Amino acid sequence: MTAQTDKPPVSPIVTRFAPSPTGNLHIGGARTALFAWAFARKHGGQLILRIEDTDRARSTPQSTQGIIRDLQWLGLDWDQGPGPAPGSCEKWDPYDRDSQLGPHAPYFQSQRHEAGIYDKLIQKLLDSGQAYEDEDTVRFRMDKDIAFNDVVFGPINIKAADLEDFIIRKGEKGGRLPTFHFAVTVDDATMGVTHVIRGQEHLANTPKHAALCDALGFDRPQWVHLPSIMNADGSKMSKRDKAKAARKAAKTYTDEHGENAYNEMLLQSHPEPMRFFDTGENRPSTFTSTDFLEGRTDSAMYVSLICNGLGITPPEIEVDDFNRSGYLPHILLNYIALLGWNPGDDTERFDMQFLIEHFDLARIGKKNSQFDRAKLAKFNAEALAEMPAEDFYCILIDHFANYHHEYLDKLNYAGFRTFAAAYQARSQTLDSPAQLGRFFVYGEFEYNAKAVKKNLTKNDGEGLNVLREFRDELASCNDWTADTLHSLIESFVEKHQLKNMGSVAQPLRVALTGSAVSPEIGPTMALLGKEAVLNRIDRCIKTVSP
RNA sequence: GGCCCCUUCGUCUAGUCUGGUCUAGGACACUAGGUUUUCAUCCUAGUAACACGGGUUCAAAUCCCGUAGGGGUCACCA
Repeated sequence: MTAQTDKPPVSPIVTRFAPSPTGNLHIGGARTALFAWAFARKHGGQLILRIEDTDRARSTPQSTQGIIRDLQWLGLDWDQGPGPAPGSCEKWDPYDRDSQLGPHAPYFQSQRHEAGIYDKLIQKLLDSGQAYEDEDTVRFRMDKDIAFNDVVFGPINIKAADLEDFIIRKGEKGGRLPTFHFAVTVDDATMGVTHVIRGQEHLANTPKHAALCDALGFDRPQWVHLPSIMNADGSKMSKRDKAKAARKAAKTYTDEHGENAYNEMLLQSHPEPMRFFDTGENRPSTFTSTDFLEGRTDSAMYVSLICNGLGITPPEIEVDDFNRSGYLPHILLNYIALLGWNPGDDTERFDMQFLIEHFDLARIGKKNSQFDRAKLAKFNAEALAEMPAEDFYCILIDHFANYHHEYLDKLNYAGFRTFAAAYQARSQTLDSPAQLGRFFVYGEFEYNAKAVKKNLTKNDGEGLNVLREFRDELASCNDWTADTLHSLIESFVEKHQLKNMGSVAQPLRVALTGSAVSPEIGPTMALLGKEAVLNRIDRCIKTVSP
């Protein structure tokens, strides 16, 4: 083989992720970032993070911070751009030029505009007659047919008749900033981006970008448009889904308890963490709770207050929602990588190293995909169950410190270890134990009628009798550990010739938890403690006895 | 509505470019059975798809045309 027959040297791959900071990082954005990241990493290229804040009214610094935080949580790193944020980012300012890394800084379009990057090129277009002034804006002439190739969707041809001149520089009310179309084209070209990987909503804009590239004398990049991620009902996943869910719950609550109770509930609700509603809304809200109820606003603040006050979880839409719900970042990534891409064999569970090795743009599909929470949950549950117990304990305690502090307060540290062990195999998310194990922390539960009937009152109170007798055994137990308690039940079963462990365990469960479901009965009693167990049995017998 | 794009089990998908190996494979969900003190886990089995209609061909999930359905876009938002 001679040097001539070798492939010509390919220029290094440069991809970019270019969010506009108008809210938290959306799950679709996360997949776009993941694919851009994986492609760059696979080819030893560069990933640029560029912030497209040409919309002065909607862009917020909090959103930029939130997006960076979410990317970091996911473990996606970039080679050029703002940040990454240091461990404690309270005083860190991503807009600070010194904190931006890379040869093409700044990476904020607002700052690039201030540097005159866009105006210079707009003037060029004006001078050559390819653009013209229209009122106080500048428009680009679209008078040619455009053909381009999309890596995913293939060749696309658009006739000049279907294209219109479009604004490349906004007027006074837009601060005379470049529009997205102009800024994105200029930046991708000047930053040396070889592959523009983005959502398919941009496919229809691409003729504009191609024409602009041609007019400015830039090489056109490879365009890679990704199909959309939809809800289970086929609608597009959006932030509004959270507001919808909250509104539905709030309406039900108001119908049952009245509007005063609704407002009272909001007053009592303390959203946690604060960042839940801290992003994307930099204007003080003038909307009332009634406005939210009646659909005049989708304010994230009300979503947060309602969900917290009513104890419901809105559907996870943004990356931070998945974090909050207790999904593992690499599992989320694994799952969304499968939406529109696959390695070509039956492998579904993989780590990021595998993704990097196998990622291939040619294997990206064209079809929109529906987000299947059940499958994600299964992936997550499996990953949680497979973790070493100590690791699970550590991340669980971390999660609970953030979101369910009361569990740490009521269970002591040793107790929390037992708690974690009891729920490791039963948890779909890190939040699951908080729902499943509420009874450990809150004793004033109601008894499930079906469970009571089946396990206590049936057959003339057979279960209740067992409970009464076994209470005495427990009262005289001096070694209150899971193992001892387990043996105690075993010998009790044998002594009284009962059918099986369940004859004792089930009545106990109902007395201790109000339901027929709990972790193993030994650890459950051990964690509850002798006093609470005896008290709960007494309360149960008193409440349930005919 | 114009333009562009898409269409395999309920869902994510393999297979389509290079027609035969596809009586269409896997995963999640679902159903049944087993294990278990409950739940969960785990094990075993099962149900289930080429949108429709025409072509081309010895042969079509795979190629062509049409129809239907879905998505995107038509902003001084990105």
